[in-house]
Amino acid sequence: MMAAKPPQDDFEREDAPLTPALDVGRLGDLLGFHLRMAHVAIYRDFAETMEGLGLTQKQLAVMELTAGNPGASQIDLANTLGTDRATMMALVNRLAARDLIERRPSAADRRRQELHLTKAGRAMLARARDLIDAHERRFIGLFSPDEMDGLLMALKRIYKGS
Amino acid sequence: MMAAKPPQDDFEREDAPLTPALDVGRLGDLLGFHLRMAHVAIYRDFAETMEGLGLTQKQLAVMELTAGNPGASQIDLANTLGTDRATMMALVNRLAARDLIERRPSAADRRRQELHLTKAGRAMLARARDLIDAHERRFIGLFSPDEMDGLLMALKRIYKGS
DNA sequence: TATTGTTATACTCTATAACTATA
DNA sequence: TATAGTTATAGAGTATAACAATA
Repeated sequence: MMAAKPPQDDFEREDAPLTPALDVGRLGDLLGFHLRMAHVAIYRDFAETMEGLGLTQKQLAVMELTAGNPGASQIDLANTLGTDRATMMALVNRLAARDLIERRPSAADRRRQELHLTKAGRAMLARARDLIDAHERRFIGLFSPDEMDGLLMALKRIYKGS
Repeated sequence: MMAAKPPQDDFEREDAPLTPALDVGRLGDLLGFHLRMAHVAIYRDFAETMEGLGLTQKQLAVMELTAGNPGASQIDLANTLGTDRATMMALVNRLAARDLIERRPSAADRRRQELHLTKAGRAMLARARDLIDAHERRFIGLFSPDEMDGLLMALKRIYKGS
């Protein structure tokens, strides 16, 4: 899917960047800059981890939420993940086209489509969870339990508002 | 440009979500999930803050790096921001089309194009910095100085690797 | 041979607007 | 009138592949 990884038979020189990093100047003072860089680092590792399955962070989030809340609507998912209807529509379309998720018309409210994982979706999720465990450990291992608690608390405060 | 903000003359009901948030289940255990949610929250606020100027986080980062490292090449910027040549090319093209940045052929190495802010670019950056100060304070205000130090340290550790 | 810039291509994500059908 | 889903559209970002000019 993406993979910034070099060919395995090529020379590795991760420790010898050809071009020195520039002075980040004022960027270094911005919380948003460091948050973005950290997010990109984890996003990349996630993408490499999921290369074989072809799942993005957001697609996995949709699958986990559907697994944990069967029958939820697209709007429920959109609200929980902080996106909008149209974006969620596109996301669900891609997963549905791969037969990982399915829409079932609601009997109670015929405007709604209830979302459920397919059998293939549940199998995919199980495989993804195994890969994610290793991915998470690569980052969790950087911190002590107390540091990790503090980090998670801080991140939640940022997106929950206080 | 995007603006999740409702019309100002409309009723506000931020405190009354129509649809309750779903159970995030296993997602709640993932560092990457909370990092993504926090990043999206700040990204949104940044986008609203910059609505008048029409600058994204990444575009601002390119402008700040160019301001602090005049004559840097596109590859220098790409390496520093963790992206690739083609992506940076597209980014610089957009800024150049708006006359905020300009390419000047290098005398020493004629393959290179040195990047410089234009006069309009420097003026834009000055305006952006003022807006960003207020944006940053909205989030910095959520933390004590010690908490903020810990958060920044943790984020750097994630993307610098150790 | 390797690097820089470049173009072409394609997919994901994000967001707005407008439409349909339901409530 | 409001909501859920949908479609169309558009721009930004991301990544790969290939090419020309230059080192």
